[in-house]
Amino acid sequence: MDAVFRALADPTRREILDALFAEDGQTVTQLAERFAEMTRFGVMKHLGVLEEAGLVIPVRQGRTKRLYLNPVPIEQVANRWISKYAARFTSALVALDQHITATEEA
Amino acid sequence: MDAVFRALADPTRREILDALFAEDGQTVTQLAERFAEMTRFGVMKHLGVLEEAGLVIPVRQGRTKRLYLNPVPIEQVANRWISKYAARFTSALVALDQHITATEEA
DNA sequence: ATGATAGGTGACCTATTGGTCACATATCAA
DNA sequence: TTGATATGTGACCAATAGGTCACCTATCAT
Repeated sequence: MDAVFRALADPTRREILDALFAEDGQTVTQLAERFAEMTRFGVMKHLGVLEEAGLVIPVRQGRTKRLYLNPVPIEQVANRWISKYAARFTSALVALDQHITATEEA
Repeated sequence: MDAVFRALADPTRREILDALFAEDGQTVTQLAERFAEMTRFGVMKHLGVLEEAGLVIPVRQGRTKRLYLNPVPIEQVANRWISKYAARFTSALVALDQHITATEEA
């Protein structure tokens, strides 16, 4: 799960995920073209990080490689880590609401 | 939101959040004692990153500083970013289920 | 006032990371 | 087979990040 957090830390990598979300199964070259501010090699390095985190699944097809988004690790992070804090968020909201209500009554 | 992702990328920082989750309002020294593998300065740098991301709220009290967990940015990341992929996860499960069902029927 | 305690700052070092490039490999089309 | 296309690798570089330390400031207790 550490790899997932680290992979998500970079804005370019999140953009890559977004691009795959919009159109799944793009090739490396297709993706690289979307990131004109960077060379193909930069994009490939980011893809390597994303693949290592299991967020992107590569499928070789002849001389091309299609990249597929895998949302499962994100879902796991959400369930095993984020949900814990989200619960606290909810209780914080409840506490705030109670505070406001109490203040209004006073 | 970029700051939040970057802050969450480091395992030590996630541990700090966990420590505050377990006991909110700890002081810098208290926290530093929990991370014996690191000096107080290392912990303070991490705290700086967490504060900048709004994940930790500092409250000065005399010569001590109490750190409070703020789950709101995490909740925002969950809602504005993760939920999008979680939805795809669900649809992927549905697709998988349909595939299995279809295979079983064949 | 004075010492002890809690925290802060800036310089500094090292390892990692983001990024590029030259070059190599594999596949396809003619 | 030969040239073009798609991707891969390793060296390399600059910037950033994690971490430590010497030193400083502010507050508290006596």
